[in-house]
Amino acid sequence: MGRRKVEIKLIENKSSRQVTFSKRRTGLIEKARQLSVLCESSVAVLVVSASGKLYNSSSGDNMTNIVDRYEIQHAGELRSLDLAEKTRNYLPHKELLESVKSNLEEPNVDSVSVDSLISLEDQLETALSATRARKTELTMEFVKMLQEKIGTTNGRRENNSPVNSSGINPPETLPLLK
Amino acid sequence: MGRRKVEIKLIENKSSRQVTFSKRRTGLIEKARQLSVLCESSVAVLVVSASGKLYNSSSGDNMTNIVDRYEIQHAGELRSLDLAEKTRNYLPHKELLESVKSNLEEPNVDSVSVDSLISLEDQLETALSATRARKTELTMEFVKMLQEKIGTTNGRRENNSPVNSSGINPPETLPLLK
DNA sequence: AACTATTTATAAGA
DNA sequence: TTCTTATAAATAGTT
Repeated sequence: MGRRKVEIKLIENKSSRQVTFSKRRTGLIEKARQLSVLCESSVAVLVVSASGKLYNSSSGDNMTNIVDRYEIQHAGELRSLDLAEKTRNYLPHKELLESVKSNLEEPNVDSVSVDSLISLEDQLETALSATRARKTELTMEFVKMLQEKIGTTNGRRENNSPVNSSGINPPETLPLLK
Repeated sequence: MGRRKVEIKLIENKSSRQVTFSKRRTGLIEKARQLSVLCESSVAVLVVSASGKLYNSSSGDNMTNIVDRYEIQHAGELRSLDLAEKTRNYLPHKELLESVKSNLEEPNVDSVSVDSLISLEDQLETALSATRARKTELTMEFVKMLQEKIGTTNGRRENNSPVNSSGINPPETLPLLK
């Protein structure tokens, strides 16, 4: 819808690509807003540019609620990578570490402290990974159980997922923290 | 862009609202796809209908990665409610429990097992809540630390967030699970 | 950042 | 619901 018809394929010219990105991103978000208002719905749009910059908008409800709605519906799906690992992918992490280290090869800092920092980071990553995995596991159990209840309510339960107490054993490993 | 100009406000007629919802939702997702291809970007669209049904699409990357990108950028923000609580809000949960219970006041089931099931659910909810909070906490620490490193690299660190080992104490409570 | 010639999306109708 | 078509809206190329 312009002077020429354009094929839907990567725009080679960098500056016109940038212009189109800006125009269409704005248009997309406006369309999302309209859909939300016209049809009483909640719409979230997330755009990540090639350079990694994030643009987002939500209409009808806040982003967190809409994203949570997605996560609830997909709670049973395994996540391929954990958050820590992804953070590492988005930031130029390896180079960052090297840069920090060389930057700190300066008068007032000892590199031992940097090493300990990196070591702490590794610990945090491991912990985060384990915690996330545990969360996914618990969420899966939780959703599965709700699904079983729904099945029971409708009178069409699968006969291989018992509802009585002998069938579901409360995991002894539940971290019932305060 | 139709036979008439339409104001952007709730469409009162229910059936034409449904038709518009379907058409514009399709159009929005197609626009998202085009933006992704034309400008080498990743675009996610999440639509939640008034009745709670979720429609989603992602182009250029998978939904999980795009959503994670958002969560990484907003890792420092507190989440108002935990996932378990939200699941409860989306499903008609209280009524569901009652329904399950009365449905099971039948010959072959004892209601004691249902009570234990509900009790287990409460345990799971508590565990999930605690685990999620722990995850958020760890993520916040992790991101904060990365941000401090970036600040250091650029030579414009805040002077109230020390980088050396005396400033950051490895939390003794880190759950370094396998 | 504005302007318009065109294409594209879609509201109403069949 | 799916297809058609008149018209509104978005936007590609231009200034």
